[in-house]
Amino acid sequence: MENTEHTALTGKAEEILEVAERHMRAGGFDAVSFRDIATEVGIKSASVHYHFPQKADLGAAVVQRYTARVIAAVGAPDNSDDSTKERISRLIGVYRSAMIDDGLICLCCVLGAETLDLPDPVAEAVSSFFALVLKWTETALSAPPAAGETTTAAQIISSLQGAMVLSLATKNPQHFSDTANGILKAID
Amino acid sequence: MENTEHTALTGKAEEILEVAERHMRAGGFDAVSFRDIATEVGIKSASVHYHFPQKADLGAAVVQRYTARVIAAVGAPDNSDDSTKERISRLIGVYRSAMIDDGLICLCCVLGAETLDLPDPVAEAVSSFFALVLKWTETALSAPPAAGETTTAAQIISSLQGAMVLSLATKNPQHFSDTANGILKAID
DNA sequence: GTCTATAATTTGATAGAC
DNA sequence: GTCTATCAAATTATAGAC
Repeated sequence: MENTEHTALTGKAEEILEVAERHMRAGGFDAVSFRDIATEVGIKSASVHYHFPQKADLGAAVVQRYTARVIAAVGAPDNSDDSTKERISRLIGVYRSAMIDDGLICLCCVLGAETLDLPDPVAEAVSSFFALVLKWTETALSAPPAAGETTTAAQIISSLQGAMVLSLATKNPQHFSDTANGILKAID
Repeated sequence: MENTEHTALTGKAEEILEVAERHMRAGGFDAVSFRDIATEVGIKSASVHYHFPQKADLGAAVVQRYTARVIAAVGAPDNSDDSTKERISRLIGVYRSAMIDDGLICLCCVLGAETLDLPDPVAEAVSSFFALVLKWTETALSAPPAAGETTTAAQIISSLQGAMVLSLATKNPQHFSDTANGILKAID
């Protein structure tokens, strides 16, 4: 059986998606080119087109792969073994380690900010990502429901996404920590 | 005296900046081209280069102009005539009307998300924007200081920036309203 | 300030051989 | 599945006339 870690590269298609994601998270959809990807992967740009005919296909695949990885990383939102606070801490941890380990912010934050210029299939994939993450967070907040819970899923996701942008742009990770602490403080 | 409204266009340079900002807010730094701007303004691309030799010059100028306009729009953060809540409401209102009127999110949110791929002068201008807005918000929160105030400037700015991305990507402005309400609820 | 003209490079994409 | 070869279009940028 192959390595099932998220760093596993079982084929060229997977390598392409990994390289494309890194560039998209750094500079947006237009920051990736077929030639750059091909060079990094060690093939030619025509071969990248074989796996993903149009750039929109590549973009949508990158987002879908990213979505599955994030959802897997945050785990079950309704496991009664952990408290609401533990679940939200896990969500925060996923984003924190992404920033620290890769030095990159959320893919769908970068792409979501340029939604108006995205090919439809990519914009739809980004929208689906947020719908899933919002649903996860709603469930995490409500099972079991905390006593005087007033924080909403939208508030938590908004805070985390914005905090990544703020920390990246000002080169100050403290803003992320500060925001994360505020989220946890408001729970329970 | 010329019209001093933010819609005033006193010269070609100003027109160029206005068109460039609109495109950058929709799709990021790479979404603007000298040719597209020139066509919209009614001149040729070489003439755009006369006003802004390099694309980095254009980008930095767009961000600086945007920064000045936002700071002017939110007004004084330390006017004792209004409460902390009124000042933060004004900040929220600036972003809300930008989304509703123009259908665009904050320029520095879009550019901040792609900081790693931005020319240095542009990245620095974006960083300065956030530094100024954070300072404004800190002042707005502390003069006069509310009794049990625990919300920080970073939390407020993060929430607002992220809420715009979330609302845009999901086409659901309710997420912005929800987040804005949460911010105001946490004050005083 | 704006133009014409053009250079140099990069881009997404395709056809067809192997 | 990858390659060579190629294309048409778009990009930033400059030189020099008006």
